[in-house]
Amino acid sequence: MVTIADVARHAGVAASTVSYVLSGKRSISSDTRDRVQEAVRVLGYRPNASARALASQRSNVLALVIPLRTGMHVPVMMQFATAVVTTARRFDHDVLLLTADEGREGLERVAQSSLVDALVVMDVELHDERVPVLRELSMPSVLIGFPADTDGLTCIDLDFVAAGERCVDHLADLGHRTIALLGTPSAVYERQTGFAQRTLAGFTAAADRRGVLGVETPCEHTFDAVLGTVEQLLRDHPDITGLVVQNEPIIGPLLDVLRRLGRRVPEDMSLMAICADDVAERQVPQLSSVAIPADEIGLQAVESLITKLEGGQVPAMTLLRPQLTPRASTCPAPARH
Amino acid sequence: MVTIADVARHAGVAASTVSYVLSGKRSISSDTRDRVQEAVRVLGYRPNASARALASQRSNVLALVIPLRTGMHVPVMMQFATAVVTTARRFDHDVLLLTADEGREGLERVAQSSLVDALVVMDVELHDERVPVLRELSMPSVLIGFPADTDGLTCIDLDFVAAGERCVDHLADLGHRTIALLGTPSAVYERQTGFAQRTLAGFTAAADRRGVLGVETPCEHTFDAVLGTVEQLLRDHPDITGLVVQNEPIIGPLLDVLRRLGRRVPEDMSLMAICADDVAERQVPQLSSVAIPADEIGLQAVESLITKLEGGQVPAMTLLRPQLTPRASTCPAPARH
DNA sequence: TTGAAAGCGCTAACAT
DNA sequence: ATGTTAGCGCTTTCAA
Repeated sequence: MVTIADVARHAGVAASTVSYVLSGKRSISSDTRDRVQEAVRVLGYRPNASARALASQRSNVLALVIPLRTGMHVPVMMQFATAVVTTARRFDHDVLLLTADEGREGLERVAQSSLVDALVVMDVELHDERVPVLRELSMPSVLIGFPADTDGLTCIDLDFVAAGERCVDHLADLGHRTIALLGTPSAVYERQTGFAQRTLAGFTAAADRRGVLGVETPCEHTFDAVLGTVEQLLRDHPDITGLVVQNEPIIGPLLDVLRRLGRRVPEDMSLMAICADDVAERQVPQLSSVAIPADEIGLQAVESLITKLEGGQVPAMTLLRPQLTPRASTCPAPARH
Repeated sequence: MVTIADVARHAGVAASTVSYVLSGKRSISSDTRDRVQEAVRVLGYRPNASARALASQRSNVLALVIPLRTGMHVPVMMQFATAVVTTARRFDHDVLLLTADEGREGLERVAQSSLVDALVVMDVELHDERVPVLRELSMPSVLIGFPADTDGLTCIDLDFVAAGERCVDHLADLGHRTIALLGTPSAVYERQTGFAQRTLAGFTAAADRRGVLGVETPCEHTFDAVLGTVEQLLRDHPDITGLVVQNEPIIGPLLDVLRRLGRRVPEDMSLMAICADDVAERQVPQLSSVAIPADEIGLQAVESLITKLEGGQVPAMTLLRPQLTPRASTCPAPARH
């Protein structure tokens, strides 16, 4: 193994000088810098991460806590994770992967052992057992999602209330008077995961405000569940002409079910999705949608964390404005009988 | 921060004794052990990961390199990742997440800086630029997938050749004489990712052996691509009564397309999938399938790595036997006209 | 069965 | 502008 002492010897300088050349934390004559950099190159020197972390009290590693639970949509999570890793690397940090089932103990372990410098926690529930741990940890963290009590936390997420509202407004603008929200599996609501509830709140509020009838129902991921749920919905509310779906994996089956039931999209039934843009664009017809900007959220989460690590201030709450893209799946409501 | 010295003082022993109690590397009187453990508990001591890594030359961290490329099926990757993290934790290791686009340099960085002790590399291509790096690294690694030259490597994967064969055998046993393989997007073949080619090899070999006509085609992920591909296939080979699909995201659209084209599954068209069991079971009808045992592969990969780290021997090549489960989507071939 | 002490490779205060 | 040196917190040899 090549150490900093080897480099120092090769360049004819002190080890500290090598360190300073590498960190740029003090000015170095260009002659010295060149010799050191040449030595680094020739010897193939890489600073030892543990030694550096021990001496500097910084591991340059962020923890990413990802959920592995029922009802979560995997591709969106991967998009988050990718954005987090990519952004972390831009700031010369690495990412340690924790699964949510490590729970409180997992957070305490990586934080208290100084394995990581900061934490990104995904899929936060309204009453999340990990939130008190994060408060006590005295280590920077960013939550993706909002718990009930956000005191002392930094949270970032799509503004799902606004997302729900915008879907309703879009459909109401098109003249739809009865619309339904086809939501996540009931387990997600029961877990009190904020995003599902917040979308529902926005949906309901906007329906009230616009004077349209808004009904909502959870929906499981199987084809039969989709079929049963939609049939039930149309039986209870035959006037439904607009559907909002916040449940990525059922989008395909849902289109299929509507076809089977003889409802053309969009002529008989306008359909909006809250999902990643590429998913919306891949469907036939392409779906009008509110995008889930996983890349942007992951990026902002890491940027906030880095700012905090450098002693800077970041907004406690960041709600990203939803972006609605009308596509082929929504059109003016059919004339009423 | 609580250090080992604090614990030693509290317990009235030397720091080294605390270390030995924690590691179990030498025998300790039960009296001493109790006092130390009590002190650890009372003070809430956690060993500092960097200090431990620096002194012991072991970070207890594994790198997991995941692909982020076109044509990869995300849920399967997440299943791998989850299995790797879960298994790593069982052996008291953590997992650092690297994206494949860090390439050679990324591997060298984490290995040469001693950030990690070993590497799990997913989605290996036949001629992968990272393979020579792994050979030179003198750090244990396990590849998930097989490159062309496996010399000096440890590789593990599903036996996709056998998977392709088993699908053909199952359909041939049912009397099908013309069958098609609906494969991954062409980008995956062009990248020479082993698994797609190996399935194809098994498919072709078994078709020859069984004297059935086996045709194959790649297929992109959009609905239109599926429709176009299947239409073309049926135009070129009207006698096809059996379909094998190795392309998880198109399974839903494919069922839909077959329905549109008036081909009932399984009465007119038997359908087999190479995919995770839960995906096969979620379809209507449930699909006969060869499972991709991501959990098992991830688990074995980590177990091999741990064995290597402890100086043990592991098999260079591990091919997991495919498991075929007949379900509702395959039945005897219709009588020929 | 336990303790003392020498590092592990680096950073950063303190000197010059 | 650069060098000297004292740690960072732990593991492990060497001694007893």
